[in-house]
Amino acid sequence: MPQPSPIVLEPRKSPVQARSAASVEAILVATIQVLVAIGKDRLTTTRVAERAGVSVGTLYQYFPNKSALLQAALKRHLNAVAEAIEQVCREQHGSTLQEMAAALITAFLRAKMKKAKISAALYSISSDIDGSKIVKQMGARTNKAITEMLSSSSEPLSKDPQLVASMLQDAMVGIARRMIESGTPEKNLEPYRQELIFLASAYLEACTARESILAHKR
Amino acid sequence: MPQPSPIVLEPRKSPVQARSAASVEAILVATIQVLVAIGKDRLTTTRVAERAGVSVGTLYQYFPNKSALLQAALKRHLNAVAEAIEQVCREQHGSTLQEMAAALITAFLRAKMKKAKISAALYSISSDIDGSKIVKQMGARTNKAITEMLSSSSEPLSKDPQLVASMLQDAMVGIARRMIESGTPEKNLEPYRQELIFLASAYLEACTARESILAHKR
DNA sequence: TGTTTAGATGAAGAAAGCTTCAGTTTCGGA
DNA sequence: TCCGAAACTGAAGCTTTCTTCATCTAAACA
Repeated sequence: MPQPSPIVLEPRKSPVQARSAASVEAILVATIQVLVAIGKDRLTTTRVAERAGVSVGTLYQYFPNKSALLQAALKRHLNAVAEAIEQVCREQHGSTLQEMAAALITAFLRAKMKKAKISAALYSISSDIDGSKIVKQMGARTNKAITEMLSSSSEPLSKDPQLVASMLQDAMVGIARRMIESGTPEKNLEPYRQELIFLASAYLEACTARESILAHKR
Repeated sequence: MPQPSPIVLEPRKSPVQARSAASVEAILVATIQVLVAIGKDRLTTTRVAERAGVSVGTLYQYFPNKSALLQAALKRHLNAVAEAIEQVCREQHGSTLQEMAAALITAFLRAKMKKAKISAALYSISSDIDGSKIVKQMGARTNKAITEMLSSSSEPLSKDPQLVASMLQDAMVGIARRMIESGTPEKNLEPYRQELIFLASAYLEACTARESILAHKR
């Protein structure tokens, strides 16, 4: 009597021949397509297999269950976003804080909003699978990259860079999420992007002030 | 052949006698309890009814389907948070921007984090029901309150108050959500609360500057 | 060319939970 | 006290989708 299906993540079988690798790829792509097209409630493993041009049996040869399939799809997407972030963070090594903020925010929003539909669809499944774990991991990765970037600036921060990185990250994510979930049209992005940069700039600016309390103005 | 269950929200029957009102209340409370206790995957209408001390039939007398039940529970919770926000916003009418930021953030985090478990549980279902619609509504309500508060300050903002309110709100929500989903323990909240206030203060400060570009420092 | 292994297939078993409804109990007014 | 309406009950029907596995096909290899 095999246990129901606790938290099995690993692929069942590793592709050896070329065609099987193609199957896995097709299945993963199809998963996203089906998700975006008809939503998570009507996504079935059979439908995904159909769309991928394989049979359900084949799907189950590489993914132990539906959950693992969705997890894999989520990982794939978040990985792409994380890599985009890591890249800008590398590129902006040694820049001014202002430049960093602008570059980071622009890259993040671009990566997220370019695939807004996919992001929205993936948000919707992340609570069905153990999504928060995956999201958390990626968040940590991104946080590290941002922290390192911030630390490389010639302008010294008067605060723990990791805390600062978290704030920026959370604010970015919060805004992006709201826009994605409320279906903000692409043409309306620009004001928010600029304002987010403005906010980040003001914050980072304040973080370089000798007095970290920012009590009085002018 | 009745359609599956499109988007029925309204209660089936309005309580007339006292006992039925009590049932509705008990069911709603039980829904949250079950949700927090065993998670959304194992929440069944039967279990909720059991916990509420009524039969499933009774549950279905007031909620047309499971989705409506969960929606009602979500609404209830968000409503409480929105009211907390609206109250501070009223209280801070005419205050300085700094005071507003501190009061708003403190109230918001308190309302959210006091019931962190419930919030987390509700996040997990909001994608199953049409949660984003409800969240959006409450967001709009809160946005209005914050906008009005900001507008009442003697310090004039050099920007659209509603945009500023959105940014603050999104940043707050983003940070709170990350903390809730990552299970940040209560004792670690304080640094984030303070830093969020710091961020908001810096941002609002910058928004009062005549030049809204904030190009050079010191 | 014959054999072995990897890969693919898809009908059907099995589980699970939502929702109904015919029948019973309680309430409140006449 | 009696009666109609409001509430309540919970067993069972119904639907849906996941997952398996016996069988078949294609590829690699000798």
